[in-house]
Amino acid sequence: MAKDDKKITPRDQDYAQWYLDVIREGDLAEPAEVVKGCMVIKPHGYALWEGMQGDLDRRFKATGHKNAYFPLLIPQSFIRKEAEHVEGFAPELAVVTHAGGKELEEPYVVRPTSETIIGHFFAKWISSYRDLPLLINQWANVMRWEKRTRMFLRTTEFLWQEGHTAHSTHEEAEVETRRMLDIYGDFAEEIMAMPVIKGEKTATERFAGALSTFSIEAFMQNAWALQAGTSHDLGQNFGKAFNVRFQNEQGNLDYVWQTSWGVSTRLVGALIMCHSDDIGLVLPPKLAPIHAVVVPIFRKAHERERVMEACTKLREELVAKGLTVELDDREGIKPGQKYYHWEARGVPVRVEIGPRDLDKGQVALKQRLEGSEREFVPMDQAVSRTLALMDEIQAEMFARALKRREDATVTVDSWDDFRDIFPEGKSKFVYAHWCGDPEVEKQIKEETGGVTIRNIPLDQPQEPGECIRSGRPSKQRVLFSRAY
RNA sequence: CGGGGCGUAGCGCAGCCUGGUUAGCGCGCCUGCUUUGGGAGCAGGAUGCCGGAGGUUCGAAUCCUCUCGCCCCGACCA
Repeated sequence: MAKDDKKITPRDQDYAQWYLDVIREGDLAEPAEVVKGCMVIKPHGYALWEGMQGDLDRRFKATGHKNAYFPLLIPQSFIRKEAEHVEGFAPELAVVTHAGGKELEEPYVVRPTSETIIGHFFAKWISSYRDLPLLINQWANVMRWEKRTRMFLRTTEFLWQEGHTAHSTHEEAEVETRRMLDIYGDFAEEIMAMPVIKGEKTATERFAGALSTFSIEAFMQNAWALQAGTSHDLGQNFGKAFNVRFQNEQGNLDYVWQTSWGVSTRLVGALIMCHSDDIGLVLPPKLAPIHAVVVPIFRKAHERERVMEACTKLREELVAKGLTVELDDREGIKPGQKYYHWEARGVPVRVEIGPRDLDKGQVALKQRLEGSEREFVPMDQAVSRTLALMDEIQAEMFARALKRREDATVTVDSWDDFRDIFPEGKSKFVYAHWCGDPEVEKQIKEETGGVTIRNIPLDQPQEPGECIRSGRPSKQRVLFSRAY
């Protein structure tokens, strides 16, 4: 195939098309075609989600949470019990009105999130302060009839986990809200190699029915932000709506303080847009379903024999060390094509073994990272070097992602400068002062064609200043960006 | 939901305006031989309810109506 026949549109040419190309060539997913706004997650893509699930699940359990499962269908009346919650979700509900050949007396909604039905059961399960805290997590699918969908980032049906906890004091619920935010932040940075900014959402962007909402915001390569995880302090709103009461140590009845928190298959989209390049997917070793691929190279039959023997042996040694390794022994395909095949799928390390290498007692190792060169290592160090590369690549991916973000992060103090950063579709991470008025926030969004406050970063110094738009006093800078 | 674009082979597309034999091209796929250190070559071959349903017509991928879905830009959101 000619060079100009590239299957992946370069990022700087058309970022949205690049994203779709990477998903297709990476064999991650495809549109469901026959079901609006839904997608089929293919094995390679689903493996990424499984990797995320596995690590997060361990972290949840290590902090005392237990998994449970609640029904997919929720009585419509439940959604209505919490005023803001209805208002927030009503437009995007899918409703089941018929079942068993009859019209239902009360329709069910397909869960958009489970606060309400879990609230109902919490009310049954909780009666004493001794029942608290109650720390529940659910791995599930949910459905939100969004106006516009994008693969992984916003599909009608998506997979997620939703944590739901009940506490006897607000303080304890606040600690829980922040603890889970930290877990999300650690996971994103340690496992996904994706730096994030933790902060509190403004009232405008708050979860429907929450007292406060926190998020981790990730930087995508087009300098847009992506909300990658949220944690909500629900106060007593759902406790009151579902009458979840407990008797405290003094014998008085009180409503529980609840939290909820979640991440979704959107993280797969985040992973793609954070790291991948014009060749295709780039995966951090800690999530890569395949850590290394061994590509044999030979011409003659006798070469084939000794090359395959060496490849098989190395593969076995790597597998014994806990890596998942593919040996690409497909016949009739040239090595170059195999390289592209595995690069598009994001395999972190490629091992090449040919007759010349065997003669020299070496193997060739190639990292998936952009700009990396082949390195030749002695055969007896192939395993240790490959293992070491896993850690090196993981760290390098984080470092590069962080650098990309920092290179696109600015502090701005004048409205003119601010506007200049955001011409049509352009973006950066901008730290600027904001007076706290939702009207001003809305005004900024309208005047810039979509720039929003991503969050109020937690680790920002309290530094007084003047609002970028209104000029009124501000306590600290907030993070502005275009966002998915 | 508003604006724009698009559904033709597994993928990417041409053909449609101006209706007319058997619907094409590239890649991929199958067979054989030659190949294999960055997307191999030659020869043969398979694959299409032209997104779906109506209509106009002697005749529809092509014209008309409706519908389903996808993509992009907005408003809504994980």
